Amino acid sequence: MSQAVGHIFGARVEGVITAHQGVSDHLEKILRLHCRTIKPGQPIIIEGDKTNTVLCVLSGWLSLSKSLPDGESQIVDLALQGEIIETGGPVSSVTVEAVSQASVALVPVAAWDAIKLQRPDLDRISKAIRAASRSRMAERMLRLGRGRAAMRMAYALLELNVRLEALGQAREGKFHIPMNQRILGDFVGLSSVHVCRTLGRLVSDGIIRVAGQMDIEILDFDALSEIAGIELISLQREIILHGDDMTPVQPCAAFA
Amino acid sequence: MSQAVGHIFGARVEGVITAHQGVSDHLEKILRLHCRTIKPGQPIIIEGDKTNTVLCVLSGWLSLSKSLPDGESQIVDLALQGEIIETGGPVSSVTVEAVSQASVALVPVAAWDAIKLQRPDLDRISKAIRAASRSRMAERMLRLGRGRAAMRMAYALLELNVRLEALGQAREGKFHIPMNQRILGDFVGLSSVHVCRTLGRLVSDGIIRVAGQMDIEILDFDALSEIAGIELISLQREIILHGDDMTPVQPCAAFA
DNA sequence: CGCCTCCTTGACTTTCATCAACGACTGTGG
DNA sequence: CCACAGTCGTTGATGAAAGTCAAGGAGGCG
Repeated sequence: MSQAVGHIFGARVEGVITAHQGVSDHLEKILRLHCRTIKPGQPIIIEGDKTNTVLCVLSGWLSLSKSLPDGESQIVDLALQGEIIETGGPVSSVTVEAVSQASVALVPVAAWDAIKLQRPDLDRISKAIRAASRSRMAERMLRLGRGRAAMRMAYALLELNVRLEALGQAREGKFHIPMNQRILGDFVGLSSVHVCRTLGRLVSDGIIRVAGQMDIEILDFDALSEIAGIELISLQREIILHGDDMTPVQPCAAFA
Repeated sequence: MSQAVGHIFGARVEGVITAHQGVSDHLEKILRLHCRTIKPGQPIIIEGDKTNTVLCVLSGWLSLSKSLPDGESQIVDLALQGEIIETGGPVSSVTVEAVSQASVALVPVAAWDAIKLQRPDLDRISKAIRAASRSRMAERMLRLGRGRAAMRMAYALLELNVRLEALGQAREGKFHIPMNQRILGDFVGLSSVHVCRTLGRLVSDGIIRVAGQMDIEILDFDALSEIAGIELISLQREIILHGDDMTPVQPCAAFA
């Protein structure tokens, strides 16, 4: 965290609002102040914890997950760079943990509210982030309830590609997933063995390419979209930040 | 809709805030003005529609669902009496339709914003409603991804019981579900045939009783909670309205 | 070198969807 | 009043999809 955090948070925040220099510095200062580096697999908030902090993901991936008594767990959403996690109530309903190496600002709600007074825009932004998250969750729920393994996997890959592209972390269908197959299974609702087979089939069908752990390349977007049961364009509209109250979306679109 | 709507909306809204008489009347007036009666199965918003209205459920059940190209659909959440549905962006990511006979206020966002100026409490309330909805979705996602049919069903029944109890529409584990088994299947992510079998097993194990279409009675809460993989108490805390910003929760608890 | 984690593959089992047939119930129109 | 169609729940038979178990191999690291 030696570099400025403003631009990291930027793709979301700076792009959307016209930042007053002084105010921006204040946000920057707060984020820096509460910034922590988290190692892969390290939990930040455990399901059921009392929480009074707001999380801002400055870099890396966080997972929001829930577990059953028998230990099986399901990732409910992934929070990428620039996202804000506000646990809705006094008690968190999910476990938040780092999927990759991540730097996260853990801002006490009091401080967060203070910033919001200076930048009412933050409210609109975090509202848009929540709406996008909700859309993604709905999309994934649909496929958990009604889709087969290939559909879940195809959707997950497309979702990640779209989101990472918006952050400049994917290009021409190539991106990196900092998860092993077991964790990816927790995301798509499959056993690690079946993740392996499902990916294998997509590879041997020439739809994607996979290297190491895990560099993905989408070779055939049309085929993958078809399997996922979604149109790429509508996915972008739905999953990337939007909101009726976020009129100047252009700066965001610049990343698409 | 001949009776006052204030008390209908009340379990949520009135209970939490101390209503100024005049202001309350204004909310009442707006809700009344935009109120519509919806027949079971009738859609209100279709996935992909442009929307600029806020929905307030005055009575009945609404479903928020999504569909795959092949026509299979999944109910992502149910909105009961007193809930507020704000589609996050300019385009709705879900289809909203009536599950039972329902009366719904379709309030244009402009009017809604106007009310909020008079009652800033509404923001906190709708925030709490969204948080509860998100918790429920996470809980259901976990079971869609990782649970077997019995677990999904058991959870659904417990969730509905808890929510309806808070509205005074369930008592001693007895409540009514205004859905047939196909629609219930869309909710829990099972085929209608398997809904039938799963319910049948719960009945023959003496855990629940089912009459007609569909009156439920939960006979053995412990067994059902065990199957659902959840503790009843934590479910109540999680699913019913809460929020750090909703300090005076007592009036809500009065319904529990 | 040896341990550890993770991917891969095969064999087997479980769960659930699907297909199909039947019966109960409801409402309709003759 | 009765035939009729339509919807819905129920049940059995069958098959496909995915989980589980197990073993082997590749790579990374102390």
